[in-house]
Amino acid sequence: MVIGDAARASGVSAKMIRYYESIGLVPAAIRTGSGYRTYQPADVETLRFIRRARDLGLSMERIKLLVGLWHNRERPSREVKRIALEHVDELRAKIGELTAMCATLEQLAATCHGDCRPDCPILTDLAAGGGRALPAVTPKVAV
Amino acid sequence: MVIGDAARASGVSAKMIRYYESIGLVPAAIRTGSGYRTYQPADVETLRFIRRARDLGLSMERIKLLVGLWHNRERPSREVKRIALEHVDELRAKIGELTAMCATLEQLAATCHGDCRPDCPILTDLAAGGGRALPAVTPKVAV
DNA sequence: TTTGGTGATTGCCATTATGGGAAGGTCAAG
DNA sequence: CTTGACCTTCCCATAATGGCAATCACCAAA
Repeated sequence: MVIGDAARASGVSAKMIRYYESIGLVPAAIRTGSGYRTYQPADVETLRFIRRARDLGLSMERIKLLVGLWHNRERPSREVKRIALEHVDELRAKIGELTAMCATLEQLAATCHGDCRPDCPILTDLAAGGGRALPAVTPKVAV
Repeated sequence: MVIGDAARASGVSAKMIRYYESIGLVPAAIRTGSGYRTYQPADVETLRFIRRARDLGLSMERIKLLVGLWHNRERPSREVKRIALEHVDELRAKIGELTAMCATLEQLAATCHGDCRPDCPILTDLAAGGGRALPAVTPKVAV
């Protein structure tokens, strides 16, 4: 199989397969005499694994660890579980942040007439700080 | 005020203030003879507005629109509300995605022993596709 | 007045994971 | 042999932010 076949079979784009190779997430594919990458069914399995892990929102770094554990028969499942739960923690934190943002915006929007007049509690809140004083130190929360 | 003062007063880093200027989110600051940017209290107000909007997760693009509406006395509050609700929709969609990921991972992790043995339902699921089959034949139609 | 320290300026690089596109080589079918 | 589909590498772009480096500006103390 060449890269396009592997892409179709795995659900990972050819572009991404090359990228995963470049960052060492998958081993360098064997090349034909003319330089084409070739893939075996086992490689496609790995790519599918990666794709499913991505679908669960795992970072490349964690996926790299998981692929390593997957290929290691001596693995302690403890390690796998730890990685999964770390990710769960991050997901929960993120969900909490987004939920708070959402609640604030919903509340503000609910009190906005939404007509042709300029008065708008949303803008008023953004301009005034909505009661919550500006923290002296900026909380850096990546979204 | 020079940029550092504006940064401290607004909670937006100097770096970001320059960035916002470069993308046209705030007008180019007036410079001193030696090239230092100078800021008035009104500029700091705008920066605070932007920072609060960022805290609510709004994109630069939407913030640009909101700042424009904020400075426009003829604005229809309908526009402001629409922008806010669009963002709410996106937040909800994102929260839904993350929640689904989180639920799946929690469920898998719950059934993993997490000991020194290699058996792990998390890996098994990632390897097998966890019930949800990957479309057997990848549609060649671009999305 | 010279020196030191703090801060401003620009510019480049890195992040995450992914897509787009160009320029050129390969291959199989017609 | 041509054509079209596909592969290769390399560069660029994303969103928003941080970091670093070289250079310059300013203020105050010695």
